[in-house]
Amino acid sequence: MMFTEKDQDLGLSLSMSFSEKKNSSNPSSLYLNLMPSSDRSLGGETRSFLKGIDVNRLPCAAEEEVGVSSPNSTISSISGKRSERENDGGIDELDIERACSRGTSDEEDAENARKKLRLSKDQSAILEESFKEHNTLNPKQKQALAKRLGLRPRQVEVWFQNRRARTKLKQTEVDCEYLKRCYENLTEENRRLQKEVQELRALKLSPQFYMQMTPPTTLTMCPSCEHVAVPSARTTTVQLARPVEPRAITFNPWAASAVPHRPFDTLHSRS
DNA sequence: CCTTACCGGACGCTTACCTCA
DNA sequence: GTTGAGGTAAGCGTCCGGTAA
Repeated sequence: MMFTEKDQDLGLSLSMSFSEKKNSSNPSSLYLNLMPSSDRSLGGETRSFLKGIDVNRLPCAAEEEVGVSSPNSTISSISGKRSERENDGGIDELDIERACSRGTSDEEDAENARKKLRLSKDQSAILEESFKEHNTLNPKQKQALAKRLGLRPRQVEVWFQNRRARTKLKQTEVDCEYLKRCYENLTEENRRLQKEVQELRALKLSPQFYMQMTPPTTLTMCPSCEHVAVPSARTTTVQLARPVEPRAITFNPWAASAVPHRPFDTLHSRS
């Protein structure tokens, strides 16, 4: 949905709801929880003194048209209690005044109402500095910072929100890179081990290998299947409930790591 | 004590604007 | 001068915790 600057100047754009807007509540399946836990225990002593004021418009104008905010604006659900709170919180008239006359004339502001604000280097530096100290702001800090920077508290708030998002994005990228390296290392390790297994298997098949081994003196070959029989007491796998005759097993020193143990019964049942 | 409604803050997603190559 | 990509301020919807009735 597009609006011309004229439409926006008339204050129409922000009272429209975008029905085609996707539901953004779907949590990311790859959420890594990389951000410090947000401080939700902040007190509400100076709760949103600009509540209901459309920050994309001049605060002065917003004061005048306090009932015509966007559907999402909480001013639409204002209650008596709420009004009290706003009074208690004390809307800083001076701040609003400052915001109204910040650097430009009213006419210029009206023209640039929808122009995108570009923060100055100094402002950015101060915000960065502040972000390093706390990546979230309580209302008092927000207020103070806004005052210091000559911005509206909402702008400070938005900057912090976007800054947190950037941090998270960056951190996610770093973590992705790390996981990628881990994956590559593990793949390489796996390749190496597979190769080693192959070499050991090849070695096992060579006659010299058996020459070096002590002969299994207690083993007997099963005549039917050519498997080597061992006394049941010497094996770990023959823990059957009923006593069994010595059965034939495949004597494979590597079998333990290559294939799971099977009861002798199953081994012999194929004959 | 429990429930409910309301509010504010935070976040994710998105848009719109600006800058620069 | 035009254009596309990237950066970023800001809007909107939603969730969640705190609080008062």
